[in-house]
Amino acid sequence: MSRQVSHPPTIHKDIGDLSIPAEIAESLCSCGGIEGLIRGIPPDEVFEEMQSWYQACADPVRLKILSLLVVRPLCVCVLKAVMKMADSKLSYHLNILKRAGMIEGKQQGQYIIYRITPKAQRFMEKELEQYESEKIRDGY
Amino acid sequence: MSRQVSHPPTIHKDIGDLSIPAEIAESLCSCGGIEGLIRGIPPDEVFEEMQSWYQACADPVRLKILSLLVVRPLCVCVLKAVMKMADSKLSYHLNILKRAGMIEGKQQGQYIIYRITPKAQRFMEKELEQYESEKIRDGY
DNA sequence: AAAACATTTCAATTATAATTGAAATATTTT
DNA sequence: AAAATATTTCAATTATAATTGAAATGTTTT
Repeated sequence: MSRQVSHPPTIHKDIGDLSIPAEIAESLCSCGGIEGLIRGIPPDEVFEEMQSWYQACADPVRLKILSLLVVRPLCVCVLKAVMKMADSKLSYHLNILKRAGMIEGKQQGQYIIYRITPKAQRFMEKELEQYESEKIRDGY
Repeated sequence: MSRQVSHPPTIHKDIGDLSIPAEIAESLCSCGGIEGLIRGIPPDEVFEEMQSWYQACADPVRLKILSLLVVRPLCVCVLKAVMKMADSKLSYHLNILKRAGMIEGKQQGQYIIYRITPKAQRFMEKELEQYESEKIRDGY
């Protein structure tokens, strides 16, 4: 598409059987090479655990439910009235939040009242706050 | 399964055409009913925006990449060596992080060096810190 | 105990995301 | 300019998640 501009050749180093740009080589050596990088990050289980949390957050319906429950516990019937969706759909999303440890439901007579867990409460407050501050910064 | 225990009947109130438990009715009235709840939460676009961020985080491969880039920029070839996966797979995940605004790549000669964006940096530091503190609390 | 209500579960479908290997692009080296 | 290297793109497949409507469950009211 655009005219080709030839870059100055990148100086690179060989570490083991790996050739890398000099810029990276420096910081890589100072941390123990590839092995050092691997040692420096959490074990895979941590990422698995994190992903299941974010997975649960990765849906606008569920985020909306959480933001409602941040303020006060609510029964399914009220959530349904706010969310305007089929029972089974709502129930599906509630179940995902529950399995992720973000909400808990307790039966109260014929109703079930859901409340957000302390961990999810902390998380949502932090996150919503950030989105609020972005809103202000961007002038909405 | 377990023996049925009959609950005391739940006192409930009718608000509009909605019947809800007394416990909820109180807090619901004080905030302006269903309409008040709806008014109290951010507009849908906020949840859409949040979901795309968490969606990008909702994968262990991508979280691992981010946690590597939190410490220092890296070229694809080093990431490949650490992640031990096919080029095309790695590239796919890098692209998702890029589209979500979590990383940026700049070509440096024949290499491409990826760095985490300031917003993602802040996010990951906060999140990893929390997982660290959980690790300590749980005694691992 | 039958009817009504709140909620969940299930099975079928539809939609979205991830993986794979091959081909394409860009850059550098020879 | 041909060969080599780094990385991306593409098309096909596979896997996972979301939606839907009907049926089931548990609770309360009549």
